[in-house]
Amino acid sequence: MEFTYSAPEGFEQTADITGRRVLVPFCGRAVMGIVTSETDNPGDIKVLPITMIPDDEPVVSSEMMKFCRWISEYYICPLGETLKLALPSVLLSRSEPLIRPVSGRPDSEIGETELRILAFIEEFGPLKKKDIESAFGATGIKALSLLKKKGMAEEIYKTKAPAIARPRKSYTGLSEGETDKADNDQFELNDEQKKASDAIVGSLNENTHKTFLLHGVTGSGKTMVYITAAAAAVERGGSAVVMVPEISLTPQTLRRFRAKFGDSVAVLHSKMTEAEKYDNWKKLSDGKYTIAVGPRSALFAPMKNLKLIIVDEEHDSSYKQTDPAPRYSAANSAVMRGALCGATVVLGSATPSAESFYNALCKKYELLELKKRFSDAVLPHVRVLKKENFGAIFENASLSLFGRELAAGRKVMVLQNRRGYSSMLICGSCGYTAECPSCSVSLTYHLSLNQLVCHHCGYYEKGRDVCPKCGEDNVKFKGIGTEQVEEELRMKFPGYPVFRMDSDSTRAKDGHRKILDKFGESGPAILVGTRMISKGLDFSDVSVVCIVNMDTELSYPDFRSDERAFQLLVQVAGRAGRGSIKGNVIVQTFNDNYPVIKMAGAHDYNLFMTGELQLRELTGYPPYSRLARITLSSKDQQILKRSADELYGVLANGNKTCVVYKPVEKMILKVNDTFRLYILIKSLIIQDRNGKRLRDLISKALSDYKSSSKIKISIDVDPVDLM
DNA sequence: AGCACGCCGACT
DNA sequence: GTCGGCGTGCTC
Repeated sequence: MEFTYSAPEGFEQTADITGRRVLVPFCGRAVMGIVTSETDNPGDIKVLPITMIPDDEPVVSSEMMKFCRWISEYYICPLGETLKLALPSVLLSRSEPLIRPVSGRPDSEIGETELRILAFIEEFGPLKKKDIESAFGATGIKALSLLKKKGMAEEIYKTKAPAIARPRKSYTGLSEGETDKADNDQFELNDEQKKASDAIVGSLNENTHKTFLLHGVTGSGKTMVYITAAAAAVERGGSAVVMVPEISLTPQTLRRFRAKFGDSVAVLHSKMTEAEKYDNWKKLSDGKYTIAVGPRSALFAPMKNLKLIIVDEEHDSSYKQTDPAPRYSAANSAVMRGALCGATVVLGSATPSAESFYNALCKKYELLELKKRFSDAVLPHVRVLKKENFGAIFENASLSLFGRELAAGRKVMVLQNRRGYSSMLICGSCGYTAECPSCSVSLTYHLSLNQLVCHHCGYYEKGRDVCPKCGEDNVKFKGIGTEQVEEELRMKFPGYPVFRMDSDSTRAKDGHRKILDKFGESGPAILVGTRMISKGLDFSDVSVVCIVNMDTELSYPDFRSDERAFQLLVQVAGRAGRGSIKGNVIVQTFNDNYPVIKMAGAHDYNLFMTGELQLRELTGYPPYSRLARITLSSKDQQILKRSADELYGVLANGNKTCVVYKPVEKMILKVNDTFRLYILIKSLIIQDRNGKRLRDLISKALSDYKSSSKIKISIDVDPVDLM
């Protein structure tokens, strides 16, 4: 929220008060805020003066402020929530206030306890509140607030001195400055790569904003183009932001940036401590780092003279923040940050999103293509296997291929996009299945824990051998998870190490790195995992990739389901045959005629996406329309339904351009004892090019409509799924 | 952080 | 029907 305060006494107006930190009185306490704008006309409100301005310069540059404002307006969220992304949290906290007696205080009538407290802080002060509490207990606190009310004691504030981070071995397995010698031998770009990087460098020379879509098949060497472009930006006195979907899954990419740029690379990731975050922020602000590599939050890195933003794997849905607000897409927003500071933006992917491909067709982005794999590697051969052996996890043809390749000293990767052992336990006698008491989902059985676990709220109970309803000893497993695939592979291939990578096995510190290092060092081995194994991994001796069940990827009730399935198949297939050996991909499915599988198997992105866009145009889905979703949630299902209907009425009456859909239940209606409904709003791109009508409708409806306090409302502009 | 407000359960 | 606890919203 934005509130208005007056300048502190004796403050001399300078040009750069906007973006500076200020300590202000707020509801009887001191709160740290950021100046968002200046005004001569505060309106009809009581304006208090700012208590203190701790710094000499802004912590948010005017460029960053503009960018944050854009995010807040576009994604309909308070500016403060967005500014939090741009600053390390220590800058928004203040140290605990110290209490001291007011000099020249009025001589009011006070009780005995108050007198004793006053004498205590006179002698030992200034003191923290908890010092008084430990000496006098709760009565001391009561007496203290009376003293404050009477103007006899006051609080003084100092800003928190941010801790300086100690250097430590980093999460990504590289210490500060450590580089990978093997990647340090200077690569040479092939013709396609050279053409692409020349175009990007050309734009850097122009010094104006431009966006490129770098469409390069898996293993085509996009990272080399990124590095060449980043080097050019740095040579021209600028800096670069390199965004990756998930830092722990791109150790190889990171190593290559470190090899090239050494100590000038700041690596940002979510497991950093607050002190490390501050350290990075400070060094970036001071221009001590010229390259920032990180996930979506890296988009808010306070770069000096930002010239280049790279978004690797731009199609990846983890660029979209789903909770909390702002529910922004870092990939789309990167283009806006680039536009606001005149930087070149490169969106790279083997499987660009429909939106980006459309923007390239419309010439909003310039398309650059890498059609060949680097150093003559060929794209893997994809074989679609119709499932015939219903009782088994793997078809015989899959198993014999694994066996052959392992014997030849190669590695195998197996994708099963569900964790746990079995997604459901069913009693074979009475049909009972265990459901989560707080969510409308069945519990997943985890063998390693012998627990039934809810993947939505974290509820768990002990696994049972007998049915709790009928008492029969006849429990059946339905739905295969990674643990079961792991067990099956251990049984079928004794003597070869089998590793499992999913959010359970990687939860421990450095979990990803440990598993990937072991798999990399192991010679012939098998890695089974959820979709996290499809991202970025680069092992030259993986010759087989197998998707256990492609049908689960195609069954989502969402307009992007085919796009997602295509991306997943191509990305995971891309892990095979990256070196000198030929890669093989096996896709197990019940429906081997499904067009998406065929097109992905043929590596024919253009054919798939051209058809997909025609379908989207016909059905009026993005990129031919804009979508926003308003989600209402409540523990009270009746009030929820009523509120959603009322809000629907306000939205439907308030407009002519947009299509407002009636409230529907989320696919999982109840999570954590909270029911969820959503209202989808759509406007066609030809009527609402920049989405302003859509956002205006929502903003107006939400300010007109006052919901019950039992209802939570959240807004998602450009939602990634409709489930 | 601390107070106002409204909803819901308990009790006369 | 009224009292009061508690959860939630609001504060410049």
